[in-house]
Amino acid sequence: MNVSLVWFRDDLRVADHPALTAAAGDGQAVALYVLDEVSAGIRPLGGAAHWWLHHALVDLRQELDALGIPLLLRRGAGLDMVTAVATELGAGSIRWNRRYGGPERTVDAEVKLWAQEHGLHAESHQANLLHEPWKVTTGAGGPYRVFTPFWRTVSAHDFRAPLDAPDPGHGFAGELPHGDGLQDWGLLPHTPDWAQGLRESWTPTAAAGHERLEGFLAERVADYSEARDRPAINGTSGLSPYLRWGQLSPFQIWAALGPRRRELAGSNGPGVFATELGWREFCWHQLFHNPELATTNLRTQFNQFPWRDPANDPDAAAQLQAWKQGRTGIPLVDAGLRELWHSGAMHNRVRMVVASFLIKNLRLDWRLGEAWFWDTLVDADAASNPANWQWVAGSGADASPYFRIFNPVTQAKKFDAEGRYTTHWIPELLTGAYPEPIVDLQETRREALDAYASIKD
DNA sequence: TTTTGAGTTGTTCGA
DNA sequence: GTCGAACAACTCAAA
Repeated sequence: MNVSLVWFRDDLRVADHPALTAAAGDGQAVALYVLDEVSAGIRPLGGAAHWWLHHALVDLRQELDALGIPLLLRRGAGLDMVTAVATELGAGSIRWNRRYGGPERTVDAEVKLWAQEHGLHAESHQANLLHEPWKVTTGAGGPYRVFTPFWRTVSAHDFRAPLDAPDPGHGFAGELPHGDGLQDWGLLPHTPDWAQGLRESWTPTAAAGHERLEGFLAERVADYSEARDRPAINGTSGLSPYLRWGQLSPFQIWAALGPRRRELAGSNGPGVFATELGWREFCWHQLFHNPELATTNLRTQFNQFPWRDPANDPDAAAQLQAWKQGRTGIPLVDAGLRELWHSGAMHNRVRMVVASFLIKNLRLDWRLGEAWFWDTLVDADAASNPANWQWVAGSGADASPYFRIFNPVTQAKKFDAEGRYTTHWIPELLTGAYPEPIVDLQETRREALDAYASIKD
């Protein structure tokens, strides 16, 4: 009887999991999750991500238990852990769903090489992107750099139907190698326990993700194209963390969206929402072709941009701190950053506003904001987070023109006219104890335009 | 090879 | 209050 080791990564689900389905077909399956924050180039997870991961693993273990498949946990370098467990288990094959970051692909290639050298079958499967990044090129043969033609090409394809979870009865019943205890990983915060807001805001299980998807499709997707811009109402899908951790797959969402998912006419809700899946694909496309996306400007003229430096400029350092803590004196900006700190998420439109404020009004490097989001968001992934920060900065693919500078006061008037969102997160707006703005919006806007003009050519 | 049309999410100013 | 133009050219994708 062949025993297959299924290496789980950012795909913490049992349905539409091609590696798990194939392993069940092989004979007997054992699941392994490796918390790898030490392999070369791998980015350690942020605090909010650790919180979500802990609960997602508890949930995954329950779902696998129902199939009779054991889940082992190991912490360390992916190559060392996977090869050790495969050896101890006497596995005949190792299977996983593909990932697309540079350091991660290096690790996976090393595991595949080790398997070949040791006579094991090793196979990767497509699960987390609708379309493999290397399979789509422009007419000239290169990667797309503009979203619209990218999505026009990709979305014209037919994507496979999502898979059901495998039938029970394919779990490995022999003696298992040892695994770590999840509690011993210390992923949950204590002293202080800052996760109260996360617990109030999220149920980090696959079942909750499916419920959220069903509720969104039944009640809200029709109004999505308008409602998603208003932060005080429940107009967005709220599915991003479930996609981030793979508790939902893009194939499941694509299938559930139904036949109008390719239509954009008349601000069709399913079509507009499908383009958000398209942006996720486009971000991973960018990361695949630019592994340094989180650290390097895609447009190299931005290497000369005159950022203010918190390390040498006390005013800049204080303003960065005020931004993180939601005390800039700009209500929409502060509301967004307080929402982030409380809930581990931020409304999509407000993300653009706070990013524009950091980059353009405070003239602080987009990488500083990207790092804060990486640490505090439950949905930050290695592609979408840096790609979107570069988009706001103007340094990235399909970047917004440099003169497009959000005015957070104007944005609040347009999208939160009654101030419901801002007063929810900033109650002192009503008592008058709220601080003055830390910068003048008009003056810093002009300075940003000058700074952008200075790097032309 | 050259040409052409287009490019997520904005703001301000002046008529 | 409302509307259109200016903002600045450049890069990209495809014909």
